[in-house]
Amino acid sequence: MSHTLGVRQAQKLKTRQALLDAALELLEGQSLSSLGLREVTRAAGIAPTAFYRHFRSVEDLGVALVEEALGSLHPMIHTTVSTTDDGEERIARAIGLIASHVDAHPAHVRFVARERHGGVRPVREAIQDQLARFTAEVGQGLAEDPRSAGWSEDDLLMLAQLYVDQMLVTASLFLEAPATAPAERERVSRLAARQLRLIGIGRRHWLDVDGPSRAPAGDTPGT
Amino acid sequence: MSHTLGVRQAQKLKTRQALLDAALELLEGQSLSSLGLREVTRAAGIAPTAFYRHFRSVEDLGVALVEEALGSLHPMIHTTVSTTDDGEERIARAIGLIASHVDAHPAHVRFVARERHGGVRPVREAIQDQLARFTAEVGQGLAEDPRSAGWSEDDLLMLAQLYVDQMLVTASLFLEAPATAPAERERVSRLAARQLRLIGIGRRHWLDVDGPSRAPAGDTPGT
DNA sequence: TGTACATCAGTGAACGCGCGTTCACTGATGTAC
DNA sequence: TGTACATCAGTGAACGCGCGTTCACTGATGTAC
Repeated sequence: MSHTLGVRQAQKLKTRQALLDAALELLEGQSLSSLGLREVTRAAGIAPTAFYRHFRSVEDLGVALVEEALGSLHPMIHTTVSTTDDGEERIARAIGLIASHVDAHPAHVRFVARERHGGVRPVREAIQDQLARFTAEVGQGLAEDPRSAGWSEDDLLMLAQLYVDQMLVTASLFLEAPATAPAERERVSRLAARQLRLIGIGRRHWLDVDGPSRAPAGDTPGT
Repeated sequence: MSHTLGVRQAQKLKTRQALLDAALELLEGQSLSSLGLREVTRAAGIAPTAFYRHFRSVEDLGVALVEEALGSLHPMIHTTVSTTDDGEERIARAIGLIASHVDAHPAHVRFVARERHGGVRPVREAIQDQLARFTAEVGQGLAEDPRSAGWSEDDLLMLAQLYVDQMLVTASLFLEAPATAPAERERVSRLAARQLRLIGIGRRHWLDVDGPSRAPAGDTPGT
């Protein structure tokens, strides 16, 4: 009566996780569309047929991996965007967060980068969905920033998308700079910082020049 | 004596091109690592074994595709960057060029986007090589621009990389907006234009704030 | 608490299939004289 | 120009192999009484 999960169900979850972990590790060196079902079960230490107790196909497992890789990132996004730091501090913090996330979950990051434009449609779409959510969340965070006064919603989303894409580019660069090469890491950090700085400058002066010709926010009834 | 290519060699090139074309078409819906040799030869209308007369492996064919997709783009890069247009005109022209390139060679663009982080190391590296060359070329173009006076070489390359990444993001967006959806295309164009505009503003004001704290260009002996 | 039955995660044999690669070959193209 | 030989792009049979999927099964866990 004190347990929340039966032994059987707990074991099933454990096996499922073993499949996800095995797949993720195999995916460091190949893409999902060439990953075999037997390959995964072999690495997970179970019989090929048991795979079907957990996923309908490798594609299906891939979609689950997307959730695992990106689902837990939403809180982090909001915290980072809505921090009250000044520009330079915020930049340093954001880049530090990206670097430590890549260090903590390199395989997940690589998986997302690889499958974002990969050959498996449902997985690609699951990633695009998550990234669109990120963009919306960053846009919302930007909207709460007093520096965004006078910005149209469209322009905020434009900037949000720039930030999200920039985040992915930076994560990819960290991925290619192994933890064994701190000098290279530092180079990537400084590059990313300057890019964020330049975008930030563009942001600060956006209304200076663009004021009169901006698209009207218009009427957006209902939220 | 008036021919430049023997009949035999011409036919061989034709077959090779048929293999490249067939592969590229098959790659619209899958990634290179899951593309089979027999699949390609079947689509090209030749016997599987003839494949080896042209490529050592599908990987090898992939590397050839990278050259085909990106090799011819270098002249276009230089022309675009070194145009003497004013800011808005230059932005419109660049976006128009990207859009029409995506329209003219959608499969090539998709291939590059997909394999840039894909599961086939040699292909990935060939793409990174070409992109690094693009970045260097854009950087060189920027250096020739009078507006770059006072910029360190490092900062120019930082900006160049921002532009190259932005170009790829925009190309990807056009790829997802089919030619049958002109409204969506227009949305992408306007989004990309505003992002380039914001980067351009950041560029114009870069030295305003960053002047005193820039990294010294230092001594770069040789070249 | 004990017993009898139901559930179901994981097994292992078996299947048909398409794969990459080898090999000896064919016959048109190229070359030497 | 004609002939004899060399080259080599493309063929087709054959191979061993690992794949995804099916099926009837086992035995531990869960449930009803």
